Amino acid sequence: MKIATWNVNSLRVRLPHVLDWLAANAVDVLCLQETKTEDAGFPFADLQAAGYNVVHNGQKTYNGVAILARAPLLETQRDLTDFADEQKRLIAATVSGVRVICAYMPNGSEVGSDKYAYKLRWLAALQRELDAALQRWPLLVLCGDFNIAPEDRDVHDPLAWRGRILCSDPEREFFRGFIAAGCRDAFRLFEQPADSFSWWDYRNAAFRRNLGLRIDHLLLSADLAAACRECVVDKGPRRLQRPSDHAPVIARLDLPQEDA
DNA sequence: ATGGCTTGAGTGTCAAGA
Repeated sequence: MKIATWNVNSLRVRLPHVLDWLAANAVDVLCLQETKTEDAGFPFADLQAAGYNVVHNGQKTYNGVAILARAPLLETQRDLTDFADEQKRLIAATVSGVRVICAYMPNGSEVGSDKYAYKLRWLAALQRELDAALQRWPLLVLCGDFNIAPEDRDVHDPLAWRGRILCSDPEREFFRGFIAAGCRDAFRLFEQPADSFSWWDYRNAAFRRNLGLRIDHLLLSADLAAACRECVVDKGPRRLQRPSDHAPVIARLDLPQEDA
């Protein structure tokens, strides 16, 4: 099973990139964040024509998450279980026996702001959700745009970013909590090039200069981590005209009996 | 450089992202 996560920053704008990418990359599951549309504007037909089943949890203008899968999507869940939230940031489903949780975690704006407090509350609720889900599904992936750079090596200029949004200690502590719950960071299961990132600011030629952050992640339960053979960032789509500011991250899993 | 782009909303020019 190949599973990928990609913050597309508006699916309506990025649909051609997503369709081209799916045609070139035979992934079994693709998790999308920032679709920025309600169901009415969501391109279900185009994605189904490309061979994917689709579930979406969307809203107007902001946020919005979706899971695409070649196999049936079962036991779909929308939103966090015990956190009242008008923002559509989470969707989960079971695919070929693997529980897939797709999340667009809050940005937080600025350390100490109201949005930062919301981010920390949201992450605490996700921690509870993850703990419960791991009890039920031994094969689990939590993936998406975490809006957390877990370590200094995930930041192009750690000194400049120290303590700031996406890098603050409380945010990183939540990321470590997800790991402590029994997950592994798929990307760090393997040797990786230095300065590997998944997001680059649109401004100031940040992509060309590789001034990025690694904030898009796939966390795998222990049993899934044991089956993971590769995890890479695909910078290709970031080079296209009108790109998303995020690149897709892909993990390849060797599952014992795959019925995709 | 507390924003150098980009998006959605909607027709002015914001809010929000990271």
